Amino acid sequence: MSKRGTREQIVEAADQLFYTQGYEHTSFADIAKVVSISRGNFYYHFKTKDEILDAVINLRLENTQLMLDRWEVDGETPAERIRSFIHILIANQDKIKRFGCPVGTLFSELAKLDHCAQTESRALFTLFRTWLRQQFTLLGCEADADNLAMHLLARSQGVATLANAFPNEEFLTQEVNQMCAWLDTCIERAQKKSSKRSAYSKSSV
Amino acid sequence: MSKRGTREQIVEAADQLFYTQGYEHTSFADIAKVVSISRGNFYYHFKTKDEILDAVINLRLENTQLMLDRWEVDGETPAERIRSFIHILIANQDKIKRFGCPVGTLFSELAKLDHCAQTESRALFTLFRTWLRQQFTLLGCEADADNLAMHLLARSQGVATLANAFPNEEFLTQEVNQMCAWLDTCIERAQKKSSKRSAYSKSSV
DNA sequence: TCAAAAATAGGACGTACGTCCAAATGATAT
DNA sequence: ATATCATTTGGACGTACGTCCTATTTTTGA
Repeated sequence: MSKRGTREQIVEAADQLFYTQGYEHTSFADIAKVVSISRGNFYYHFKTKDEILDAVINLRLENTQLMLDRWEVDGETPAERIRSFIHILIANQDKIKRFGCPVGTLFSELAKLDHCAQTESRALFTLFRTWLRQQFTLLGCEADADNLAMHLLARSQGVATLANAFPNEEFLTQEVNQMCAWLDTCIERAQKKSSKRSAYSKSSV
Repeated sequence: MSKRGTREQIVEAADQLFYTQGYEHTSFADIAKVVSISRGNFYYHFKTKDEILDAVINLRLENTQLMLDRWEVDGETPAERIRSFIHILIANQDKIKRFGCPVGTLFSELAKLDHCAQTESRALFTLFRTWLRQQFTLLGCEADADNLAMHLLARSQGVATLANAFPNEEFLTQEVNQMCAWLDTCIERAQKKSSKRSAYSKSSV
């Protein structure tokens, strides 16, 4: 192992390049240049380009899971955790305005290439979806937790796409605020429902 | 001119292939095969691949404008016209589930390629945006017509992206219904405001 | 210290692509 | 009928890419 592992460096460089340039448009030479290794060395670590893509997707899955776990620890309430999700748009807005959402744009590209890694790429969406669904369930929206999760995912995707198309506007911030406001209405609805339920069983706190 | 013009056939074939396979992943040979012409003939009509992309974007701009004009004629109220926009998601759902939104995915790809035609590709978004803004203005939402237009555009984009990722679900239909419901609240708000205004000036009808 | 294994370098090979061209064919007008 | 122009053909050219191989260097372990 050299400095931090050549393989890791390759995957991380590929991760960035796939995001900023697209999968197909990124060549072995591009990645090799970033990592400062020969093109041949590449073949020692990865037999095909598809293998790199697999590794990149797995890296993203791991990192995403870590991020979700962190939110789980840091956020005291499910609402706060969902807000963490919404605020990635703010935190990553510079990159999003330049390259869109890494999850959505990768999936779109693979869908057009009819690439076999589509399934794994979709898993990135599913990771967020499942996590959000759980948060909405904890919030008291069991009934349509999955719908709410998909709705929020879709909103984020749309905002990322349009922020990419119109980067020089305050659109992104406005939409984030609207999503937070929407979340608040979800919370209210859930609280009403739960207080109604508890009125039938026990007295509320 | 042969049957319907070779040039037109090329542009239409390229239009479809750019949508279903992506711009970069579509080769001259792919297009030539569809139109049944030699690869050389290509060069007679278009010097470079970029020229074809330009022609394709212009074709899409024309067709989009035609569609908007048709909605303008067919829809009696601005609300009805905006609903026409929302319902493209239903009308084109098969293709959207397989290839995403043609506007959004093309722009995403060109953004990653850092392609000079980004600007023209963005014009497709702008066409919808301006038209929607006008409809919201007619609806009585002058103040934030542009924000509402962008919001609806973003929602559509997000729905298209997620419908592409999860095609085997009734998600798309549900979201379309929600968008229509959201539109209804916009209408209500506009009517309240206008009735309040008319109370100050004249008696209402 | 030295043999075995891991890692790296650099280049070869075939293919596909965008580009370009010269020749052939088809259409048009006098 | 023939000269002129538009259209089409098939292939050449250079480049870039993914893939693959062998030789060399570096690391490892007994």
